[in-house]
Amino acid sequence: MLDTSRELLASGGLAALSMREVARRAGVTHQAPYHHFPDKESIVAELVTEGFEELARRMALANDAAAEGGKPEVLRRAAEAYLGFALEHPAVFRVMFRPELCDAARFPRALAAAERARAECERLVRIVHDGRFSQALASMHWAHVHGLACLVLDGPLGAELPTEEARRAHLMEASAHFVALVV
Amino acid sequence: MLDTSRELLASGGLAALSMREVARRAGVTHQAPYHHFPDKESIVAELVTEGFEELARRMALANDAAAEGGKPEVLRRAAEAYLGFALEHPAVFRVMFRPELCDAARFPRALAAAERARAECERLVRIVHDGRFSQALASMHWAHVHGLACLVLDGPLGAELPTEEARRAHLMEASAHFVALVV
DNA sequence: GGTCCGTATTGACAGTGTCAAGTCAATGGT
DNA sequence: ACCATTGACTTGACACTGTCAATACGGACC
Repeated sequence: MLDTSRELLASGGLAALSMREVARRAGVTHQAPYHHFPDKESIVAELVTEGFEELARRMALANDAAAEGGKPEVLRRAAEAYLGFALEHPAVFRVMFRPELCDAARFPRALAAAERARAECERLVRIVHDGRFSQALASMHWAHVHGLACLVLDGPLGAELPTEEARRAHLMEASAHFVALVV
Repeated sequence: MLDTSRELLASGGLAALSMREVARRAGVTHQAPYHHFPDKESIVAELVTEGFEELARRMALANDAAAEGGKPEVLRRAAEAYLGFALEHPAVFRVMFRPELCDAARFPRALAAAERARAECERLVRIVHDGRFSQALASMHWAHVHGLACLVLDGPLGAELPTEEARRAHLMEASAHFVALVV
């Protein structure tokens, strides 16, 4: 059922994800899904939660590269992790950053998962800036990758970079400029 | 009518912006708006167009400061322009970067306005990098401000910075870090 | 065997965007 | 002066959505 929801989300965005279509694809009546999820928001929240968990996992892996590769490698891998997730799961990524779709008070798991991703970002800041940390610094780093992801998914870059390969290459090139400035 | 739409958008997001509610507020029947806009998408497209025009205008003003203030001042003002717009018109800003809401082929004016904003970004790159230009460099700069705007509007930063004053301060601090790296 | 519970169904309601016709007043040409 | 046209509006319908309510079935447990 979550898989069906993910497919719908991926195919036609949030507009295409409807309780009734999920039921249709499962071959049951329009009310059946309500016995597994109390409402539509709960489905979205579950997808968001899993999305943040996967994102945090990838970011953690990138940070773990600090031991061997040093600061530039950590930055490169972190960008690759974030942008890779956004490019591979664009629909989920978009929904993850629309908080009105997933009330934090109702779905603490989603918030916790987002917090885990954020913690990885803070870990990166400490690694790259020799233990120094400030919220503004963390914002700068997060904004860099997040902005790139947004621009390529929904901004002007998306229209003129048709293949995923071209997108990935452009993003990594832009990110390399940033990395060169930081280290 | 566009004003009403903007109010609805600002109050409750896209979900609150409905043709029928616009009609209700205008004191007419639910079909009346269709004689001024062929469909809902057209209203959204108009708001998006005006949004990009205003954004481009602000960015142009920031770039014009090159003569007097020099590179750091241009970067500072550009960030202030972009983030200021996002903070003052959050609902419009969000809609501007959801291309599925406003088909570019149907609404060339919206696309042209977005292109104008982009041109200002490219102008900034040339100013700051001594005439050198690459798309990757432009993406890096745009991603910086855009990412900050997204994070404070819909990301983790938004929840813990309640007042607009606090948000603006935090964003300008994060941006200052970036500016220091660039120049 | 009877009871309960999880799953499914049918039927309804309000709200949405939108199509199709019809009303009505002002306008402009002959 | 008359008539046609046009533009703004209305009424009424349709399909679609999320969701509530009541009902039915089938297996698990006492």
